[in-house]
Amino acid sequence: MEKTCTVYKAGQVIFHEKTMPFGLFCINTGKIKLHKMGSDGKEQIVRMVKPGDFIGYRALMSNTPYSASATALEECTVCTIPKPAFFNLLKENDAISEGLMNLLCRNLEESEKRLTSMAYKPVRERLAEALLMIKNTYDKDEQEHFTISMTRDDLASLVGTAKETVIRLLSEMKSEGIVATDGRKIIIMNAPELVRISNMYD
Amino acid sequence: MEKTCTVYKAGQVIFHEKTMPFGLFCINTGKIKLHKMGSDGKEQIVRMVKPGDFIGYRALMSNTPYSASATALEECTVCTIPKPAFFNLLKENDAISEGLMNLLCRNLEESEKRLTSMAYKPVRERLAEALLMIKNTYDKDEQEHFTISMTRDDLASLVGTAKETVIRLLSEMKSEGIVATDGRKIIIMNAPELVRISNMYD
DNA sequence: CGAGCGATTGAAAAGACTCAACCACCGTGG
DNA sequence: CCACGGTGGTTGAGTCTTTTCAATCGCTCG
Repeated sequence: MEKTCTVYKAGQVIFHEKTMPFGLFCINTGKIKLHKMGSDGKEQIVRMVKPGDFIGYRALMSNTPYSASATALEECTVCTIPKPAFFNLLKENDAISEGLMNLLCRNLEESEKRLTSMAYKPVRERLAEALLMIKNTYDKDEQEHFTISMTRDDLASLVGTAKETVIRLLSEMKSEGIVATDGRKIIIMNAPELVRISNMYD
Repeated sequence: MEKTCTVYKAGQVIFHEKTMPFGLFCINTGKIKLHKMGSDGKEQIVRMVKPGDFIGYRALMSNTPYSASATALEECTVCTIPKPAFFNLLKENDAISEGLMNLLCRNLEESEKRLTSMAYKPVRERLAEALLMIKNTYDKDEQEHFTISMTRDDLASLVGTAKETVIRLLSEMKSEGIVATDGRKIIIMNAPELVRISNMYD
């Protein structure tokens, strides 16, 4: 099967919103953000991508331009499967097409869930949610000891708020012992409390 | 092919959030809202459904509980395809599974688009967007002359705001000649202006 | 006619945003 | 080796949008 592996450095763009797709990407290592540009120039992170995830399949399957850009948050190795190879795979392998269908379903569910969070939850709850979401981009065995090192700006555009608000709420949470910070790094000290704040059990 | 048609009256529930799916629904006539309950008791309309649309397929395919409820906004006739029949169809008919895949893709794209609107657009723009979204649930030939007759509450939970805010913004738009109202009914007088306000061209 | 529901309006309060200044860190080039 | 510029983080103050609460109105239905 033809495929190529590429290394992207932090900040590099894997694909651009509104361009036509030419292949499917599978993340081997590193984390990536999928983000859209709002009309007012503000960026919104639509989804976080972790090793093992596929990206670019939606545009590919519906043969429409990418609806979001993908940018590496850290050094990433990414596998590219060219469009024709992807469609062959899809045609010949029922398991794969079923898997993709499931992936789509999960993404849709996740997206609709976030939609309701965005609509009604105050920023503090959404921030808690976002921190947990980031936690989930780490492997099970890493999840106890890891530090988040996104910029405050990225965090803000994941939460859907202003950078300053993120900073204020983070320092509030710091004083409550829920998180700790060290420069840009954020360490989650009390995940259960975050769950409680985020009201995720609803 | 086994299928049954049911008539639902306005306000009747077709399926409930968090219950397991037992079939696929296809809307023949009438409009339906897909909505989720937030933890604070506020409702969020996730998607508007019009004749010709399918609903319930996501839960069915991923074999998970419905992530939203479906409620008739007016009298509706809905076709039900039982789960086994649906899977047979899926297995035997590639066109159908491809069609569903496309549907999923469109829904996902739409949902992510709304996510960014929700995150950054002020209420007025989102209201304009919502009115246009509702307009699109009408047939082409109806779109010139139609009236929206959702409750203000429903409209608010589509926009993701409080009922009072919707009312205030509507009367603002009324004074600008963009919409007209007659009791609960809303008539769009100047769709292009709504497009402009909603910044949809971004 | 009274109850109840939805629409409307007003006023006060709260949450978040913007703007602006300032700090801390880091790499570069003189 | 150090001053300089840039990037990203932090803090404060003022403002504005939006929410919330409360009261009123109009209509329909039993």
